Amino acid sequence: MIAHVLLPIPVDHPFDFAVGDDVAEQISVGKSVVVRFHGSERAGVVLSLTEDSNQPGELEPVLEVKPDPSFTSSSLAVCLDTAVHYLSPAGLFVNRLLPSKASSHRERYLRPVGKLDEITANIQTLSKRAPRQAEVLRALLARGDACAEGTLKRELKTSASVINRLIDLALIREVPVGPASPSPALAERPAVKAQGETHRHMLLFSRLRMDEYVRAIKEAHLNGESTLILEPEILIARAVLANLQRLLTIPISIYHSALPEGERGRVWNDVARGEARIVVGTRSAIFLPFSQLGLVIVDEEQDRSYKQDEMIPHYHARDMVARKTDIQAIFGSSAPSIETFYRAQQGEMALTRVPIQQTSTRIVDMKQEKGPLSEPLIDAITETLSAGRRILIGVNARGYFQAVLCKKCGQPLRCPNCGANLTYDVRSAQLVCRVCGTTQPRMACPNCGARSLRFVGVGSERIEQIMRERFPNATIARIDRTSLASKGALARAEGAIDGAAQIIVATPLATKGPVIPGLGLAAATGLDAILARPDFRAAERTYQYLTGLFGRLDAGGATMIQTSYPDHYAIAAATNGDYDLLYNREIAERKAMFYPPFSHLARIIVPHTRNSDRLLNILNKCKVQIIGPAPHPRQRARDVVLIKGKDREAVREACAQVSNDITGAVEIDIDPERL
DNA sequence: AGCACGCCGACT
DNA sequence: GTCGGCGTGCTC
Repeated sequence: MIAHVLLPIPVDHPFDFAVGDDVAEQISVGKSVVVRFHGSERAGVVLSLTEDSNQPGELEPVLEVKPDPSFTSSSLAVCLDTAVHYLSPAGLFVNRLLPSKASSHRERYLRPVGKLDEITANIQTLSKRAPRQAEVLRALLARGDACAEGTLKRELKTSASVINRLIDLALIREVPVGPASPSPALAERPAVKAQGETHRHMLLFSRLRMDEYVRAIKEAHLNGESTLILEPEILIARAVLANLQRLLTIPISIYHSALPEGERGRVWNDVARGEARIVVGTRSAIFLPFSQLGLVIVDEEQDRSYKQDEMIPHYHARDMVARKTDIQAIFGSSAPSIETFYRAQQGEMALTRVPIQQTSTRIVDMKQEKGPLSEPLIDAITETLSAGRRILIGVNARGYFQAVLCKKCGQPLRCPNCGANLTYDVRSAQLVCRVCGTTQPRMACPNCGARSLRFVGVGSERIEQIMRERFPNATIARIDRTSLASKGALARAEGAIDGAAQIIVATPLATKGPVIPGLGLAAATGLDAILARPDFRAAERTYQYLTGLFGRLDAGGATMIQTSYPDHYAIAAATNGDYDLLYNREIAERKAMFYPPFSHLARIIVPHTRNSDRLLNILNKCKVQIIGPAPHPRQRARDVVLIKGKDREAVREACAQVSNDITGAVEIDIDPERL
């Protein structure tokens, strides 16, 4: 027998290996295997098994079939289809998605021991000498069902030692949670809305969506089907998990790329075995090997985090769900993407729309102000603090200063290594390149030789510093990408959102998500950078940014915007909750300019101008419109070409031609979310 | 992705 | 004369 194995290299085709009698028992399609390749041992995924090989000569043997996690043949097929569409090499696509190992440690589910009166008596006894234990017991009793250890720890902010002590005392015990399958009678019941239902997909255009999600999850669960809930960010996924655990008594798992490898593998296996039936996750959870998936919820469907474009494999999780027309899907948003709303308008999916009430917004014209924080904003913060409420300040980027200009000639200082514009880090007093990561001391302007610099564009760290100076007695927290880097940082960020901070300075990562308790002021400070972005979606992004930021307000909060474009229609639309104003302008422009939803796009980046000619020769033979080539905005010696086609196949075909005919580092981003 | 092979510039 | 740069090509 021959195994055709996809190896973790940027190659589309599989490599053949001989299956010996020692491994023939365990091997099957989708399994992870170890082979000798290029002199060293590598893990790969079995694509197919055949009797013979076209490969001449002796084949290397399959050395080992790894224990699970593995792909099911259908989840492998999904990967391969997606790899083809986004032109990502199949080898990298499958190998980077499959967790390499699974830890055996499983979440324990706990329940109190004994009858109701015994438990209440136990709580009484414990409450004096061991209040933490009593608290855990009370929480378990209140749930009336088995509860995950992790959930208990998170909600009560308690440690394993308290729980272990209760187990030792035999006051609580671990209970097995098998497949949470409903009774066979229910499982065989025909789908509730199978008849007369014209749309399996729906856009839920509403600010409060959780009730509808819970209703749909319960319904799928009663039908014996699993649910996947996608969220754009890890922080939001974790918050939504906690909300769902309060509202449902069914075990829920979480899956995202920041989980430890072994834990990701464990959840993968639980899903494959049908034991994990409700999963909250970020985009990569779309590849989990569900067997009875009945419902997918794509929350905050407009969020561009659903597109993975910085790393291979490239894919767009929301679009993948949109193409799965055989299962029920809910796309939820309080500011839908123009593309999705258009599809709903065209009748391609159902639309449920709940009008969004907007509180009145103070707009500060920054042309009249000096410094990154206006006086009206400072006043509003002072007022909110004295009212005992909390403040969320949205900034558009992390770091200190986003650009460094020469004071004399005005030229931005560029990285000598890659040509990107440099940023300035105050703490190390160094110039930092965000593109290639190099740092260097302050330097003279290479253009005119002047030594004095002007710092422009304000990042989250600079805003945080100004806040500390202006409000020395307030507790202030900053949340940006670095907040996800470690468990400690994540816990601090969540603590800040939950109430530990009076002022939260946040990059777009944390300006969206569920309501923040006690939030009395939400202010946008870095809006101009979003509004002025050279992207046809700039106005849409502005609207979505503001709607997300304002959506975090607790009841009766105030909103504020600092901008140099106070009359922009995207701001007017967002502050009035007038989505139609935005939509009508955008859709007219996109029709006129042949942008999505009227066309499909791809963005191609080639190194050197000499390649651009060849690129244009190839593209000119294809049925696509070409924009560019233009120099790459951040990377030196690179050209960017945008292509537009009337259907996705035409665009994919053109891109496939390019990747076949041009050697060297060509980057192709199909359905780009950033330009 | 790695690693080898191969053809042109500055050095013990 | 070599050492070594990284451009193309292959790996079952």
